[in-house]
Amino acid sequence: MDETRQRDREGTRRRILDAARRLFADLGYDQVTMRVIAAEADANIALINRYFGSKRELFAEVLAMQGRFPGVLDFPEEELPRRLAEYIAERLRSDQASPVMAALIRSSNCPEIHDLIRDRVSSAILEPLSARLSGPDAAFRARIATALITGNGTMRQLYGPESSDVPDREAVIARLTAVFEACLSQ
Amino acid sequence: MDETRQRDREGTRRRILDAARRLFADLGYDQVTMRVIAAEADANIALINRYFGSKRELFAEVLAMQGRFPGVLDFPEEELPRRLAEYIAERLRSDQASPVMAALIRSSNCPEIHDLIRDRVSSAILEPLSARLSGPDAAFRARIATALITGNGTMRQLYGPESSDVPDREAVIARLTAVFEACLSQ
DNA sequence: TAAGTTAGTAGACGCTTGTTTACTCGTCAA
DNA sequence: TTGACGAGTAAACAAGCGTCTACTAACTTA
Repeated sequence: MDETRQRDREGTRRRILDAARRLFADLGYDQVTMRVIAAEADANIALINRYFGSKRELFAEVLAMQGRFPGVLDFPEEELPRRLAEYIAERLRSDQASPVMAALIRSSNCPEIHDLIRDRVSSAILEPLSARLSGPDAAFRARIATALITGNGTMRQLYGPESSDVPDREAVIARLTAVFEACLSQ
Repeated sequence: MDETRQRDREGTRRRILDAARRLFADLGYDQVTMRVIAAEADANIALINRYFGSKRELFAEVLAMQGRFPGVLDFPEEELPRRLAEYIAERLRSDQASPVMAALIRSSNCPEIHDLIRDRVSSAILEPLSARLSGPDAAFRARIATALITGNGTMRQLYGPESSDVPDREAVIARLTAVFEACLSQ
C-alpha cells in the first residue's frame, strides 16, 4: 500500500470500534483477533493498542457503547412478559441479534473478560429487571428470566437463526408470554 | 524424571480420558490445552494424539462417554416439568454440574467443535424431550425448555454455584416446575 | 538369548496470538 | 522555511498453541 492515508484520529478510532462491535457480536471475544479487527477497520494493528490500550479494554468500550437491554424493560411489570416474548420472537428469526447480547453469550467462557461480562449482564438485564418486580424473590425470578434470554441466544447460536420448526409468530409470542409469566409472576 | 514407568496402555488411555472430562467440564474446550491434560493425567503429551488422534477427537470421545441427559427424561410427559425442575434446582447449588452439560455450555462458541456440540444437544436433550411431548409444535416447546436448561448453565457459569438470593428448595422447585409447564404444556 | 513390537519420552516444528518498538511522513505553528 | 508533534506503518517480540518426529526402553515371542 503505497498510497498516502488521511490522518484522522477520531475517524480511525471509530472505524476500529465499529469493526470490533460487529466482529465481537458475530464471533465472540476470543475468536476475534487484533489483526482481523485491524483489517476490517482498514487500520494498522498498532493503532488499536494505541487508542484503546488492549484488546480487553477495547471489548469493554464496545460493551459500554450500547445502552441497557433494549427498551424492553421500560414497561410496567404486568406488560413485561409480553414485551420480553416479543423481543425473543423477533430475535428468533431476524438475522441480527443485539450485538452486545450476542457478544455476551459468545464470550461468556473467556476468563480474561469474565468480570466484564458478568457486570454487564447484571447492570443491563438482571438488576433492572429485578428492580421492576414486586413481591418476594424478585432477584431469583429475574434470574430465571435472564437464563431464558441467554439460553435462547445459545440455542440460536447452535442452530442458526432459522430453525425449521418454529411455528407462526402468534403462537411463538403466546407461548413465550406464558413462560415469562411463569418466571416473573409473584 | 528418571523413574521407570509402568507400561499400561489401557490405564494411560483412561487417565487421559478422565482428566480431559474433568478439565473440559470445568474450563471448556479452548481453555484446556493438551499440555494441561497431559499433566493432569500424568502422561506424556504425545500419547494423547497417539491414542485419540487429535484434541477434537478426544473431546468427541469425552462427549460419547456420557449417556443421555441424566435420567430426567425417562418419565411420562406429565411428570417432566417437575423432574426437570428438580434437576435444575439440584444443579443450582451443588458444586458439580453434569460434566458433559458443562462442557457443552462452556464450549459452544468454539467453531472447531460446533457440530459436535450441536449434535450432542440434539441427541441428548432436544430430540428425546421433543419425542416425549404430544400435541403440536413439540419441537419448538422442547427448544424453549432446552434454552432454559442451557441458560441456567450460563448463569451459573457467570455467577457461580451459590447465588446469594436463591430461595429455599421448595420455592425454587415450585417456581421452576411452573416455568417448565409453561414451556412444555400442550 | 535374540529379535520384534510398542508404550513412553524429549524436544522441536510451524503457526498464531496480543503486544511493542522503531520508524516514516503529513500537518501545522512559529 | 523550519521544527515539533503525532497519526500511521512495518516488523519484530515473547509466549502459547496443537502436532509430529526421532528416540529409549520395557515387554513379548521365537
